Amino acid sequence: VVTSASYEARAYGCRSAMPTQRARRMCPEAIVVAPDFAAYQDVSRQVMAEFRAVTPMVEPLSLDEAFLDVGGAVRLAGDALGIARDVRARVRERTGLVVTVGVAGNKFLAKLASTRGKPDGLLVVPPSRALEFLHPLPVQVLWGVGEATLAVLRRYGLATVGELANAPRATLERALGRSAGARLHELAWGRDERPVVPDEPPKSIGAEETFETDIDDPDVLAREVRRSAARVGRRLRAAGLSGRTVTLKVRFADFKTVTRSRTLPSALDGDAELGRLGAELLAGLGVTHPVRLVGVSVSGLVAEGAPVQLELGDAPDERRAVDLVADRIRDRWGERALELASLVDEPATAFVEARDEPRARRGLRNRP
DNA sequence: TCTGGGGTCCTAGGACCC
DNA sequence: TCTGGGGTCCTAGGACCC
Repeated sequence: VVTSASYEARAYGCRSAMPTQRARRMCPEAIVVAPDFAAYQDVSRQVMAEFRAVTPMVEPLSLDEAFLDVGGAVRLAGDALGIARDVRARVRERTGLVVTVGVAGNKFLAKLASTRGKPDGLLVVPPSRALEFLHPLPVQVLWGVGEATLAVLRRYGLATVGELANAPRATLERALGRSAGARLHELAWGRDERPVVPDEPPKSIGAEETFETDIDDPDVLAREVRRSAARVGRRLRAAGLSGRTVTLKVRFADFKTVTRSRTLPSALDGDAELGRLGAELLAGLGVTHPVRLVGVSVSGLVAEGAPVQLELGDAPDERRAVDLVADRIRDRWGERALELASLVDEPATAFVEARDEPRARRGLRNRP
């Protein structure tokens, strides 16, 4: 699917999240480029560093967006408008990238201002003019209004933020649920009390994969689950985290998606353990239809150094030592430097290099 | 038209505890 | 034999965001 579309392509109707085939039909001259997330991550780190040079109160929202609370910086750095100009100049100078800044009295309005200021812009929405800015806009601009909520609001005849603001709160809460209804009503009046929180630890880490062709072989599926689990384990250890809840996600050919999870008494981060749990959850599903996607995610995260509940009779963890060595090898030589034979498509070929050392090869059997 | 991969937050029911 | 009111934790699903 399309991850992002240039403004030229958007003129033809191409949008992010759209199937690439469809985008190509809309704009046959489009140049389609495969994404390079590692590169984006590199640049993202540089941009975030420039933000942090302005204020430590930086809350990244995604790879390319962050909230900056400059309330404490104005005395030193001047007013918000000046800081915003400074941020734009800094990022442009250091990375060559153009950023859009929205300046407002809270997160919601600042984000909205930055959206309306794109591309390459700077939009200030002073508190005194917030409602004048906000109320004529369509309800879709509200944070949390997607396809489903939009359909509900349409049934109530609410098309603009102003109309929503003037609807009875009780009606909204009945239509959308207590929490969502109340929140939307607040946002419609430009009210948003959420603080900017820097350094929030992640709440879950997951990896999933959509197959090129659907899979119904249970052994192959189990292998793919273990492969996802190993990716998650690698990222958990890199972040110094482990988690108590393992969730398996399975999407069938008809796009129906189910999840199964298990919470353990103690947190884990080992490839093999995560993989075994994922495979058990998969077995419990008793999959009989072709599967389009599997994924493994770990939540209930705790930082390294947190107390660990040892199980009775726990032996020194050899598996963990193997994971850590594998991590070091991949850190140094790249992610593809080392692969578990049991996760390779054609395990027989994995041992071609080891053929000259039959004894060593025998020693490796059934060991990680 | 045919739907990626990474996440967060919310809801609702049930088990369980005091 | 039928039963309160408060709470936490777990599970599954869904909406939403970039």
